[in-house]
Amino acid sequence: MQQSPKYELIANELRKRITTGKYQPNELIPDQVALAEEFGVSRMTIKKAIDGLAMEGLLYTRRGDGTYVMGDISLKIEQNSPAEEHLGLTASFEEGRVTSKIIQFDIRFPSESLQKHLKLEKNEPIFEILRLRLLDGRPYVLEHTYMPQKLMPGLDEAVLMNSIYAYLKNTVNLKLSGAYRRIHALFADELDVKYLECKEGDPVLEVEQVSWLDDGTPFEYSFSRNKYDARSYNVLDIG
Amino acid sequence: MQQSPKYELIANELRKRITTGKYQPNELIPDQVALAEEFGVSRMTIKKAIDGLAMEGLLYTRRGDGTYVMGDISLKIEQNSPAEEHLGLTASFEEGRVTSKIIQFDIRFPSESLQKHLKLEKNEPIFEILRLRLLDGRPYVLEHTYMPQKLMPGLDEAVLMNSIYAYLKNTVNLKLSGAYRRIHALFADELDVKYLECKEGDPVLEVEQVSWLDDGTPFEYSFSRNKYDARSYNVLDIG
DNA sequence: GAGTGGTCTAGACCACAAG
DNA sequence: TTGTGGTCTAGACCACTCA
Repeated sequence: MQQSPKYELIANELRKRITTGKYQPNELIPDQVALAEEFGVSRMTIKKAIDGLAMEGLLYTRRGDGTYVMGDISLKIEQNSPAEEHLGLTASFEEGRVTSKIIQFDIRFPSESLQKHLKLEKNEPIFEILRLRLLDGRPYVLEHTYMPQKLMPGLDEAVLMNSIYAYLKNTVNLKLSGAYRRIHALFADELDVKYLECKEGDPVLEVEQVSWLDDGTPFEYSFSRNKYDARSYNVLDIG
Repeated sequence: MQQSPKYELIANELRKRITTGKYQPNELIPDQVALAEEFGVSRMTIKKAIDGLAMEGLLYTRRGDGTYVMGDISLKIEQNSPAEEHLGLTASFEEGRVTSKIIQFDIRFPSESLQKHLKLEKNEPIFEILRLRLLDGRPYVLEHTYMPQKLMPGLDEAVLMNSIYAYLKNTVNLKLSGAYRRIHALFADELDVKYLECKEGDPVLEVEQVSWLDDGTPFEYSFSRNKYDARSYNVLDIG
């Protein structure tokens, strides 16, 4: 294969046609046979491209009828704040908008709870990191992060100033594959008051997360806490 | 086709083998060629079944290596409260555990905001519903729901006592296809205090949602509010 | 009935992991 | 080098929508 599979290249082209308005919302796009002919591929390859775009919420298909461009979803348009990704904050905003202040950076042995979350023995050290992420210089989210040292022995403060995810991908060459999240509302604690410009008793949105690699190894357990009016967590649920 | 496609039947069988422990966590399952032979189907059909299970987080594949059963994810096991679904509460719990108290059931013209969310003209009436859902008799979630009358002219209080989703599916024969959600933390309001056993100033977890049918028509705009310690919202994010 | 998307096949070649 | 999963094909049949 060239680099990306055909179905992905085709999906990119179709996505462009949708976003540029060549294919209009709630209108039919050409049928799969026609597209297969246009792109010079088999119909199954077109189907796979369309399936991907349907998963993204850009298209929907009706058996016996055709494939339509999804009409705009009001909530999605209103505030397109990105929170689906497990790619970290840095990837969600333009270069330079997100900065980090390291409040704590320690290495220690894991508690029982962390041993369970990260599948570690009690003698395998973890990094404990507390970072305040700032958006355009204003406090945005307070991140408590725990990661096994053995997976990333070279982690240091220079890395923490930027994106941990970029470091994992580019330097350590770890492939991350998934995350499980639990979202709560709770009271601000002392740290939130200190760093997030919260008042005592303010609600806080907390995203608790376990992330793992493509072989199923957990590599991160974290809490991200936001002031109640600073951010929402958005989910698109198809099918 | 019989009823379900082959890949779905095969996925069900594989799921059973995983949950019963016949396939053990972090272990290889038979390769696709072997499975294709066992089930008497082509390899692509096996692949499709495996892809589905990978999306569910039960399997993961490594090119050049094999297909493994996903190891347990700590957060997922700890509290398996169901919140991914847009199928409503009734489907998430056993028969009889969830009951409803109708606090308000009106029909009126939509506000500008609702016109936008539900893609309605100002002269197209909506149902406005306020329901308290109880779990085992205890207040659980307060649901503010807005739905276009034209899509479900026969909606009445008897339906609201049970599941709106079951009514849409079985009686009106509408197929729901997706939802977009925004999750916030905020202060309890007067209604929360009155119905959810909240104190004033307590944090509340709110799920704001727009749902639509398979033709892209929005059919529901809702807020669901939970007391901060009553529930979390869980998300599995693969790939 | 005509035309659409959904499924499925039998085979092929490629990319990749591991010995 | 061997064996795995990922992609892709050319064609077939089916289920469904709509006129």
